Amino acid sequence: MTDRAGTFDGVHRRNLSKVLGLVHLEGPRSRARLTAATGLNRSTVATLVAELVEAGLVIEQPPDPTNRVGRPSPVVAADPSVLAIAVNPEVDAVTIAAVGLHGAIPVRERIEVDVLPTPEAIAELTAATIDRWRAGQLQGARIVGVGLAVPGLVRAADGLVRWAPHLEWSDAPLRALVEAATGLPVAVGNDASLGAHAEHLFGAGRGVDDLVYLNGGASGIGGGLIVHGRLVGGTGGYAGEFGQNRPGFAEPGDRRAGADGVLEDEVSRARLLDVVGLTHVDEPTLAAALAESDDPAAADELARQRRVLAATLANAVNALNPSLVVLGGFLATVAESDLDDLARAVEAQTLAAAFEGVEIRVAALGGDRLMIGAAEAALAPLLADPLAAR
Amino acid sequence: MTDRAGTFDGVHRRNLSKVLGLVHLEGPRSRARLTAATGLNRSTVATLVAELVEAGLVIEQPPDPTNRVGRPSPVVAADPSVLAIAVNPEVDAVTIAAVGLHGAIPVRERIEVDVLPTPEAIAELTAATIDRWRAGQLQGARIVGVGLAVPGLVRAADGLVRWAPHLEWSDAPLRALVEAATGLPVAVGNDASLGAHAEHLFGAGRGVDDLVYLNGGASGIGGGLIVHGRLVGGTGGYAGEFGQNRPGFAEPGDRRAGADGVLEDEVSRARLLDVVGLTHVDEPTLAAALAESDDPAAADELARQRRVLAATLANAVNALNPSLVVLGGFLATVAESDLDDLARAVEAQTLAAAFEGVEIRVAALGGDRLMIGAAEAALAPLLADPLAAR
DNA sequence: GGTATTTGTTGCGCTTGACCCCAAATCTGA
DNA sequence: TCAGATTTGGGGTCAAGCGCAACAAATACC
Repeated sequence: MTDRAGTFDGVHRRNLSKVLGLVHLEGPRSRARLTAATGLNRSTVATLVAELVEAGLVIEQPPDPTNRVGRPSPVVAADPSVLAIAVNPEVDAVTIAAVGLHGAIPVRERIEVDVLPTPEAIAELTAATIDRWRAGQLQGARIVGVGLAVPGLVRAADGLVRWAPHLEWSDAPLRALVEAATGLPVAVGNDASLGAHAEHLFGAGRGVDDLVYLNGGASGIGGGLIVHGRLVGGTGGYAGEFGQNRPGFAEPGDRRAGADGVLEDEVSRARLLDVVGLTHVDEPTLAAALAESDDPAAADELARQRRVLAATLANAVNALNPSLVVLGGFLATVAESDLDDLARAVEAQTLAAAFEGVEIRVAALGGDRLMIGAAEAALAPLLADPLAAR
Repeated sequence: MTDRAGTFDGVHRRNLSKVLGLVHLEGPRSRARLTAATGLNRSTVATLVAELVEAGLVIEQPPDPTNRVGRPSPVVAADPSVLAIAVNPEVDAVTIAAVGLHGAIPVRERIEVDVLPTPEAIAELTAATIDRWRAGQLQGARIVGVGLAVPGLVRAADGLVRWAPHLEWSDAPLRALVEAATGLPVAVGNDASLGAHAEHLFGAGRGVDDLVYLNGGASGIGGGLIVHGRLVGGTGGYAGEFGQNRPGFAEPGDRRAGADGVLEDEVSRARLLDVVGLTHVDEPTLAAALAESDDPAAADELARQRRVLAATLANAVNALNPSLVVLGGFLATVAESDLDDLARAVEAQTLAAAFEGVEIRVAALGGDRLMIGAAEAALAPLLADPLAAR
């Protein structure tokens, strides 16, 4: 057990991690503000920042012209050349992006594919794209790792994709493949879990320590939990599969559409598309079509899905007493069709006290969510121990 | 912000806490084993232990006669005179016990009451009992705090009992009342949550970092979650109220008994008592009566409750991917009526991967569970910072 | 009874963050 | 325009805590 936690070295590392984490999460900050935020001594922060500059992880900029008394404090920012590569393989396309330690996304490509991508193809595509970028847009960049957001079950221990039904992968050793192809450290995670992480750090769940995130995709419903400010993985890393839950129905009006009763069969994008007679449209188009539709069946189906969603959320709220529920993907459309109604339905099925502090919001990060989440997973080792991963 | 986390003092405190926590949780241990467990240096552990001895929290005993080569190492044990008081108010009785830092329960009393106890009565009863014990059995003891396990919703921030339906309390400032009456630091928690904590630390969930605990009481079903090795409180501290969840029914055979569909209406001790025609018996008697009954209605009701319980557990397993599910109270009776059937029913309603590592067990601590959980809550500040709370 | 092994003990040195004092940079007000 | 106030960085010093190494003690094995 090389758990150097209780030692001096451990303190130093944790402090480095804390400072780097602050500039990463909160953006550029003056040294004075870092001192205040960390509770450390000025001189300590000075040496920590110097060390991070030395390691090429942060840069110090001339002080901002702040209209305040006193000596201006230099601004510490994440070094823009430090990048992680984020990859999101989907059925019809693979999205690859470079995400900076400072949060920006300098390059992003969506590569359409004709056939279902294999894990091997993803590894090769990722490696080729990185090589191309390194020769072009990302010259001089320092790529610290690759993060992949996969629509399927990912074993946390070794980045094995146990089952990705839509990609038709099973037991694919994705992490090993991409590591071999790129020579970089690789993190693999479930897309919805990484989305939850991203919303927690930079989106609608910013600063919230206990939240439930549910995302509605074309294929089904996934989710993620933040408890005590940390993403919940569970034993194998499969936590968050709310789509497979069976919500209970409180009132006769809460009716089933199908036979099975699993959430993602009841609350589904396909049913919404059906009811307005569309196929293959993006989310805003679907939302607009639903909003403009005069067909009572459309409003009815939205209401039905809201109530089933509410039952699931109520179960989660009773069990976890979060302070926030975040809904992404088409669940945002369902929720926004009548946010008050959804909240009331959840409230009706929860203990009063448990619902008290709960807010229901839609996700904030949009299309960058998975890129940010995947990059965050790739950056995690660096942030946890800035000097070890140099 | 007096967050001394990144400082030397913080390291020292954390190390003290780690050592004290080890002898508390794992029992008496040689200094050699403590050094191995903490990863610290021999000399460091020596000074830490000396400091804890000085503070009167641990004692050093002559080495155990171990048949191994080398110099024998003195055994470090929790000081038996350090105690916490645990209190569990119920409808018909109040249980009070003194629980040692070393885990033993030197005194325990169950005080029957004729009328529903009020919060004020609990405070006075607790203070009077402590005084009596201090003059008698607990002479020379050092009582570091009081922990109360309450069958109701407890606001974590201030120990306010928001709602305890069976005691008919609402918004009772229990922590303040007991603190005023005893002059001791007081912790208040939900009984089921504290039970989950106890099972996690000393019972069926020992060493398991992710578990779901459900307890069936006379009045309803409560629960608690351990995630990342920590008890989940949620924002307000109300997490774990699985009894109010509405499980979904997967098959036509999974049928409702009542109208509402809340778990604790469907899966209830009263229904089990009904079916064997008993009232007011203890758990072993009920379990025996159910096992011996020839009435097919009894087996049927047990099977029905198992399936509803399975649906709830399946939802929890999908969402949290725990490695263990612990069932206490009459839920243990329901589960043990056919543990395999329960496990199969859960498996049928979960994702294969999420269920993979899941084990279902019954609780292990029996009647001491709530006393241990409440005492643990009272001891928490001492364990977290051994020298601050002297 | 000698040797190997394990562990407590002691003293030293290194690392690290706190503290102090001074210098620098800016605002304020006369 | 200039002095005072205010805030912050920088360098030196200090103290605290842990690791390390050498030595001593206690046990088992041969």
